[in-house]
Amino acid sequence: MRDMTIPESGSKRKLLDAAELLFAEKGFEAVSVRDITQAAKTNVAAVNYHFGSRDGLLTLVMMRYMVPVTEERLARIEMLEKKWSGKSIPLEEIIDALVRPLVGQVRKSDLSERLFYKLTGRIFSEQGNGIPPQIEDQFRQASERFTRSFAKALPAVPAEDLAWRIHFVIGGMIHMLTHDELLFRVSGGVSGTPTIEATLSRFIRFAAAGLREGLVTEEPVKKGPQATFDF
Amino acid sequence: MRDMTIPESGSKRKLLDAAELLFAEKGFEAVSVRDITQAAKTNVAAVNYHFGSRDGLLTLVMMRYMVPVTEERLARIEMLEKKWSGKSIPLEEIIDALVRPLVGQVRKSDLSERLFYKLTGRIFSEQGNGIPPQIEDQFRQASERFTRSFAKALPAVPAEDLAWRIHFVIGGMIHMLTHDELLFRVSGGVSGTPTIEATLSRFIRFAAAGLREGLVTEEPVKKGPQATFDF
DNA sequence: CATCGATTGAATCGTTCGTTTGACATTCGT
DNA sequence: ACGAATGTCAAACGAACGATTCAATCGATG
Repeated sequence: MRDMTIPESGSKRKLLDAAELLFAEKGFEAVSVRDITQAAKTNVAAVNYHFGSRDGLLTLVMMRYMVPVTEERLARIEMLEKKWSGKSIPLEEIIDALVRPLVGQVRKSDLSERLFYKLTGRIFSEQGNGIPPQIEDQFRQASERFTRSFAKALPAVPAEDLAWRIHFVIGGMIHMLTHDELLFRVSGGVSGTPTIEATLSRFIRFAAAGLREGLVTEEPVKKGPQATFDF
Repeated sequence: MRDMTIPESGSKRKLLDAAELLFAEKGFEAVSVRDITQAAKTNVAAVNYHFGSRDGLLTLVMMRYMVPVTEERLARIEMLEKKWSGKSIPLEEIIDALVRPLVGQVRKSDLSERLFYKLTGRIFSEQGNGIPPQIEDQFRQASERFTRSFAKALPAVPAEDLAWRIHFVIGGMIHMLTHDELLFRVSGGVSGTPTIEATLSRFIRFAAAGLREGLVTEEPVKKGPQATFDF
C-alpha cells in the first residue's frame, strides 16, 4: 500500500487540494488528471508518482473527510447511548449525530461551505457506482450502527418500514448536500441564504417527522432547537 | 430540428432501446456510442446519422418518458384541483400525483421495473449537471405547479421552510428510484422484494409527515391506503 | 428498368484520456 | 564531497472517445 498520510505542503498536498476543489465543482468523472495537475501547477506525471493512479488520488480525496466524519458519527452515537443509558435516544438527536459531523469537518478544509457539502454529497450519491471499497466500508459502519439506534428509538415501526424510511432520510440528506442551488428553483426564489445551522434544523425536524409517521405521540414532540452537543 | 418521433421498428428504434437499457444500467456518462451501436447491432455511424450526435440520442432517451410523466403529473394535479374545487388538496394526494405517473409509464417501456426507475432516477439526479434544456424545462413546469399546490395545502408553513421540505421530499424520491438495492444494506437484509405499490405508499406517508411537521392536526390524519385515482 | 433519396458499412479523422518512460534536478545521509 | 534516494520534467505511449467521410446498398417511385 502507498503512503496514505497527507503532507502539510509540497506537490502531493497541492494535488490533493486542487483535486478536491475540482471534484467538488464538476464531479468525480468530469475532471481529468490533466485538469488537476494544471490547477496544481505540477507535471502530469505527478499524480501517478504520488498516488499510483487517478483512482488512488480519488480514493484519498474521499477518505480525507469521510474517515473523520464516520469517526465523529460513531463517537456521537456512542455518547448518546451513554447519555440516555439504555433508554431509546430521541430521534432528533440521532439524526443530529448523523449530519452534524459534516459541519464539524467543513472548517478543516480549504473549501467554502457550499463546495465542501457538494463534495461530500457527491461521495454519498456515488454509492454502488464503483466507489472505492474503503469508502463503502465507511458507509457500512455508519449504516449498521445508526440503523440499530433508529430501530431502538422506533420499536413500534416494523423493520421493513423503518428501512425504507431511513432510506428516504438519506436521500433527503444527499439532496440537501448536493443541490443547494436547486432550492431557488423549487421555491421560486423564496429562500435567502440560510446558515447551515438553520438548514440542519429544518432537515432534522423533517426527517424525524417522517420517521415517526403514524405513531401516536403521547407527549407532544419537544419543540425548539434540537440538541447542541457543545461539550 | 431533427425528427423527434420514435418509429416502431428499424435501427433508429433499436438504437433508442439499446441506449436506454445501457443508460439505465450504467449511467449516462459511462456508456459510449460504440457500446450502444454494438448492443443495437448497427454501425457506429448510425447514431450520428439518426440523432445528429450522442447528445441528440441522450436527449431523446430522456424525453421519451419524461414528457409523458410531466404531462400526467400536471393532468393529475389539475384533476385534484377540480376534485377539491378551491379547497386545499390533501398532502397525500399531491405527493401521489407527483410520483404515480412514474408507475404509469413503466409499462410503456421494454425495461424491467427496476431498470425503468433507475433510468428516471438518473435523469432526476442529473439536474444542474449539463442536462438538456428540454429536460430542464420539464422539471421547471412540474416544480412550479406542485410548489403552488403544496403551498396551498400547507398555508401555515413559511415559504422558506416549505421550499426546503419539498427539497427533502424530492431527494427521498430520487434515492428511492436510484438505490433500490441499497435498501438491503440499510436494513441489514430485512426487506423482501416489495411491490412498487407498497413502496409508494411508504414514501407518500413519509413525505406527508415530513412536510406537515410541526402542524397541529385537529382531526387525526386519515389512515389506510392513500387515494387510488382509478378512474 | 432506371433513378434517386434514404440508409448502411468500413475505414479513418482528430482529440483526449490515464499512464509510462527516461533524462534531469534536488535533497540528504554518511 | 559523493552516491543514493527522491522528486520533477518534457515527451510519448496505446487505447478509447465522438464524429466524419465516402462508397456500397436498399427501396420506393417514375
